[in-house]
Amino acid sequence: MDQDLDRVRKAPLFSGLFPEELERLLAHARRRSLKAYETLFSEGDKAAAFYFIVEGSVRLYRLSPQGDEKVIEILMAGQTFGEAVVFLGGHYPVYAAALADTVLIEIPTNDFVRVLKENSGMALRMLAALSMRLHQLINDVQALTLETAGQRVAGYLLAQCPEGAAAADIHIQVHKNIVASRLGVKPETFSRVLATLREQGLITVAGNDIHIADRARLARWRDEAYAGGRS
Amino acid sequence: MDQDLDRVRKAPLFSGLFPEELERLLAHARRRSLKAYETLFSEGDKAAAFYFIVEGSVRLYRLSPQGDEKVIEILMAGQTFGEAVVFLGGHYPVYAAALADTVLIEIPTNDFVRVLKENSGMALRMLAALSMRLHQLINDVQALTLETAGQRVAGYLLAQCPEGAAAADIHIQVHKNIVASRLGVKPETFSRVLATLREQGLITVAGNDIHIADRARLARWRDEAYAGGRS
DNA sequence: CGATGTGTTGATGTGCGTCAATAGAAGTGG
DNA sequence: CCACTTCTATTGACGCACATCAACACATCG
Repeated sequence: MDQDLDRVRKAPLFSGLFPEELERLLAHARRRSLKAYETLFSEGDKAAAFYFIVEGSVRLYRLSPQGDEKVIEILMAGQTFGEAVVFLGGHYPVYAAALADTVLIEIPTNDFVRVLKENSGMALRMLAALSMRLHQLINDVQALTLETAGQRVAGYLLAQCPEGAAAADIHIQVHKNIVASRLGVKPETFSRVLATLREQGLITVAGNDIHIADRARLARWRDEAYAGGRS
Repeated sequence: MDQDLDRVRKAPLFSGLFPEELERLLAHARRRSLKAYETLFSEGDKAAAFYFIVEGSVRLYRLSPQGDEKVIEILMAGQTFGEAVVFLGGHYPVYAAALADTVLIEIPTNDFVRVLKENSGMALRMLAALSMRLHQLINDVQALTLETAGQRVAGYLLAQCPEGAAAADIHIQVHKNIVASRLGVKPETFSRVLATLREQGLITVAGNDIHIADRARLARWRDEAYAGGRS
């Protein structure tokens, strides 16, 4: 538990807190374990806490009335989620479920708000964090309306590999159908796009390990509004 | 100018500020006028200010490399925009342009941040405002991936009319192609959906004035995942 | 080693975008 | 105030990107 809390302290959102503030923030924090696929909360649930991922991964998603699912975000160890809702009348706007066996730190919103009120630096960092999510969602909206399925998949691959290198190996840490949903594509289409990229020599695929031969070429392919049908 | 500033004071975001804080916030505020279609800022521009709309309306949008446009948000008098960017390294993530002749109050981010640092209530209200935008964007993402064009248009109409009444008259205050882009649909499709709704007796259309006969029936129509092709 | 679930690939369907023609509204200038 | 231009909106014909439906390969696990 103590070493878990140490990880919380290292989260960017909480850096810059005085020790006594951190103390108060984590005073009533609880450690929680989830088995793979276990649901943490549902859309509409009363939100009394937000979460820090110690290990494992979580997906946030929405459901249509027909039961179709859209993954809004995939979160990995070290990230926080649910903070935004603190300020929204206290109801989660999404579902949250573990993608693998997962360990979380659950932090009550009360303590969080109390710290925010007295530490304006923390509030500003929080605003910055929310702004980044906002920006990310704007990117998603643009991608969903202005880009083809192929472009979104290519963009995802490019986003996964580090900036500098010309080539890169990336490893998809969750099931492909989760990634597909995140990108707003059906699993079949996701698979087909990868096949096309493979045929064109842009990537090689071995299970969840994907090797990108040439980032620049892949980026060029994406920018050509190429659809994804082979021919 | 003074009566313009009075309107700023009444914005929900700024209510609850002490007079001297408001004073500081608006110390270097400028009044700006835009002609219809004039661009206020572009994506990537350095952001040194955010805006309050005194009168008129503004659209925030993105452009694809091919020049296709997606309207992210339509803003009317009384609303603010560009606040989020203050915390994002200072570059606007969208374009902003006037939809009609428009009057704005331009508030430097410096003054804003200074007030935020010293008024935690203000910071919390700001967090709440950002959270609402976040929530709205999540709704947009869900709608774009899980709903048909017809459902999005119907949802838009339903969102435009007041809660209580069974019937309602709404007036589209901007060009229909702007609304269409906001909804992630082509103008032709938007027009066709309205035509279908008209044929089914759900609405009557006269230019930009739309009468909704029965909100409940329209909501039912939307929930039936009906596509929009007349059969 | 059968059972269950994920991923791939093929055949087919369709929602909506594209292209095009026309009607109507709005703005411009003499 | 009326011709003329320009732009938005509507409607039709057509095409395509992607979803859907279906069969199969493959991995994981009890």
